[in-house]
Amino acid sequence: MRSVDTDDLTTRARIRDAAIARFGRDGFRAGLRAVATDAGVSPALVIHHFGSKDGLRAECDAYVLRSIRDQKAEAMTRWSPLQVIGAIDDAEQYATVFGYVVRAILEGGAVAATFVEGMVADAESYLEEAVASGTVRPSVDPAGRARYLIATSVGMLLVAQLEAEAGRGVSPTVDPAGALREIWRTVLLPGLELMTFGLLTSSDLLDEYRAATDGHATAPP
Amino acid sequence: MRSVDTDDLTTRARIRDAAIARFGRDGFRAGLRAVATDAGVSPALVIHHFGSKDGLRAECDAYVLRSIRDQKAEAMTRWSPLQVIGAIDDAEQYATVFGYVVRAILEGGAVAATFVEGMVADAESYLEEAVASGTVRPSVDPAGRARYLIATSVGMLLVAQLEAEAGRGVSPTVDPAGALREIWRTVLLPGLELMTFGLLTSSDLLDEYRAATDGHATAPP
DNA sequence: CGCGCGGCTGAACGCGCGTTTAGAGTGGTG
DNA sequence: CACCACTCTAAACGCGCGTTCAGCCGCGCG
Repeated sequence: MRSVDTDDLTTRARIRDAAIARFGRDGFRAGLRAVATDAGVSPALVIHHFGSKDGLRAECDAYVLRSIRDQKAEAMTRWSPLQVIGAIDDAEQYATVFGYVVRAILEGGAVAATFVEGMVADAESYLEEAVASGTVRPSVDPAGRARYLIATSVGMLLVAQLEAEAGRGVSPTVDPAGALREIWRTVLLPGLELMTFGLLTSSDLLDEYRAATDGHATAPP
Repeated sequence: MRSVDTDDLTTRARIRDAAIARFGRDGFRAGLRAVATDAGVSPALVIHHFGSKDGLRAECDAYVLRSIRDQKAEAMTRWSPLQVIGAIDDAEQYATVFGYVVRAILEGGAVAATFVEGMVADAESYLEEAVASGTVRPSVDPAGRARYLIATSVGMLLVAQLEAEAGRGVSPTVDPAGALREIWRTVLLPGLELMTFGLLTSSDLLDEYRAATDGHATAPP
């Protein structure tokens, strides 16, 4: 995770880091020559080490996923909910990896699916704990709820990134961590409010829907 | 909105429709030659009519935005909330335009921002009405809540599209309406549940957060 | 020492892109 | 008829991409 100042690293690793940064910033449409220049090497050397551009991307994917896995393991054991809320301030630390993930999700691919699925699974187990401990309401469809929460959260992230890009020119060069913190700031309060009180004043809509789909009654809150 | 079977249309319009369909399916990386072939004309003619690929895209953007505006005006006056919930079944009808919008949001650009801002504005006024009529809880930050709801909804859509693509090969060719209906089906119940009851059992988190940011007290539900 | 081998480069190749150019076909107008 | 405006095409151009190729350096080993 430490994206050291390049000098003591293998050339291979330097190229990989440069690629992660460049791909995260400009997307995978970024040229091999740009990556090579960033890393201070010739385009041919990139191919020499990784076989092809796809090979390079695969290595970036793997590295990023590994970084995330390590980071997540630590976070899951160390943090409280409120710490998580505040943790976004540390986002700069993970800015390049974070940017890469956002881009990977935006442009589709292996990391995207793996990442999202991992998040869903984590959310599910975490919610289960929270329900058991009484801080979170039970659900008729815990798995669906976990997926819903993750899909909306990740999606909100994408929208934030896209709006930040739309504000600038055609070529993005948007700081992902900054965009994240920005959206977080504008959205945290409404989000918390919604999570606390819900949106609707009655369960009529829910009842109607459930009546229309099957015969169950709404569990009381 | 009627994407008629191509024959009685101006060649210009035929190219435009082909471009909307092709861009919606494959993204804007799709080649001019592909669009030309779809429309049954030569690549040069596309340039002749629209000046450049960007010109073509601009025309597509404008046309799609106009379609949406018309469609939305009608929907806003005609539909009830429950009808809106069920309206997704009609999605196939607007499949090409819908696909184009999803792609436009995914790849960033003018339509994306306009579309999302329009949705936010609509949501805000709609929520205001609903609050007045007592079906929706008031919020300390109505504008923020509207933005939150739209960002999460749109974002969920993007995630759905991306996951659908990840399931297929590299070249997507995913039916956007189908992907939408799929995600809708798996997500509607958890969503409604969340909107009705909220997620948390107490307002502690919200209180803590608000205490940490300013001095206001939490409004009782 | 000599020799090979891996890291590394500059130059080139082929390809597909958006775009340009020159001109053919066609229909309306003096 | 001659002329023109307009739609439309085939062919080519230039560019940037990913990739290949032939060869240069420097270090460790027999």
